[in-house]
Amino acid sequence: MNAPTSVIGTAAATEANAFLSLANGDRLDIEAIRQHVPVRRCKHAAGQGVYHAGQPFLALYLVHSGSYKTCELADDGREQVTGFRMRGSLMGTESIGLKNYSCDVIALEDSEAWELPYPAILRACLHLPELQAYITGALAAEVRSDRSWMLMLGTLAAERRVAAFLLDVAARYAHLGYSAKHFILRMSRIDMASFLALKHETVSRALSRLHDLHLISVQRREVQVLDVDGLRALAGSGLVLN
Amino acid sequence: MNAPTSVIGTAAATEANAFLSLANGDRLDIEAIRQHVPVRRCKHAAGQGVYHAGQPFLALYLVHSGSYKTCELADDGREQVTGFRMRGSLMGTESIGLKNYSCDVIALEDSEAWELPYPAILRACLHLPELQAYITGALAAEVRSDRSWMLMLGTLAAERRVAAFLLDVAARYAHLGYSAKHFILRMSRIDMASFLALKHETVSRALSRLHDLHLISVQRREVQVLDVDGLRALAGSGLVLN
DNA sequence: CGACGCGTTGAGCAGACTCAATCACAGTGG
DNA sequence: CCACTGTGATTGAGTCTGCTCAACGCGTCG
Repeated sequence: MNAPTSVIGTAAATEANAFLSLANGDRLDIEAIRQHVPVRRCKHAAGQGVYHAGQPFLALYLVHSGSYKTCELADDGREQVTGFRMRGSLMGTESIGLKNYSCDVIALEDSEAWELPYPAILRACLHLPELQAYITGALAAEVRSDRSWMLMLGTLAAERRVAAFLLDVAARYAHLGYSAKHFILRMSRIDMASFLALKHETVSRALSRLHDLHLISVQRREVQVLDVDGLRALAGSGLVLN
Repeated sequence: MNAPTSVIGTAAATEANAFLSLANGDRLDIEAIRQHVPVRRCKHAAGQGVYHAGQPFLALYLVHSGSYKTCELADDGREQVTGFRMRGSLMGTESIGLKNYSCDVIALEDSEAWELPYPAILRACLHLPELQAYITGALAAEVRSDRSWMLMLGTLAAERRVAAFLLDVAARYAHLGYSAKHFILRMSRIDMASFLALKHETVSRALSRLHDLHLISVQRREVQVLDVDGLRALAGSGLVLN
């Protein structure tokens, strides 16, 4: 009924069922879970928070459409974007075992996430052993992904970091069935810079440089990948997906 | 019979039972697990590997004594220390859901880890629901810890990173019952530098600087914390423990 | 004892940051 | 409809932190 499929990575198979996508490519259909867990669909406007650090931990959230960022923040006001989430990603798992959420999640655009109350999930795990395995696996994959970004941040110069980031975004779009060669970045330069541990001016310059090298074409948030191999050579290939 | 308790943080309550220490301070006694899981005690010489990326994922390892580092490595040879493990830490969880381990674990000194075969753990989870919860909680805590280091790496200058690192080490020693004011760093400057995304010369200079500021006293690997509050002020306080 | 690994320190350099100006675009209101 | 405004992105100039290269000291182990 809505969203005529636009050229480049917009709203996503909007009315298809959501799924839980695992690192190894497995997808756990949410319908099985829905039998045990009451799901509430939550819409978020761009900039709106899903949950904030300190709020009581009550539910996990499955991204259905749009995109989100997760932010870590320190007492003294320092702030860091630690990840970007797209359709199929389960948010809130990092707070399992705590009374309160440990980080912030904010919508980058108008988005929708499905709220899965945690107590109900725990009960459902008793009936659905694969759900328990799924959550454990998702957490492990998150650790691996974070560590592979730590490797990237610790070993690559600014320009290479940006290249690696673009390849990651491209791979994620491809995984969702969108073009890996032509897409719109959903986050601001500031968010990108924070995630990459750089300043936004540096990210901007790096993108311009990659453009000048004919590896990509970039205009504001629209990116076209012109030379994947060139990008890979810069980024040092390997990167674990979410 | 062995290890006369030395001045500063050596071998640890060597013959006491191991335990699984959780983020919230909970400790799960390993005796309960031992009834279901065959435990093999593995000694590792300094520099020896526990497991390597690519090897089949067969077991988790619980640090009993000594210390280990976890290393992420890229195809092109880039390498990054992603964490240091001490008594009570469960290693290998990041590889859950994979056929092969995703990273390397290497002993920093002569150490011992207890091998817990993963299939047996999975079976034990059916009898011990708190074990399942424990593993999930440990994974979530790992994610939070990694993210809090990402925050640190993304927002603090070299000297502040080193201060934050020392405070973390101190807190971990304190948590194990050792002195938080006087301890021996078990890792080389190179490993510290890799973890902190710096060069070893920079770490060395930072330590010397903290020494000159009378915040610490340092001679090679021996560290005394002289001014905790001063260090905290530099590091910006907050840091999530493992 | 000599060799090697590890740690410290110095000098010079460069990549990323800071500060600042300009441009592009979306949204608002006259 | 278009001027006005605010946010986000780009680009430039100059600075500084952390890196590179190199020398040297200390301690350990063969």
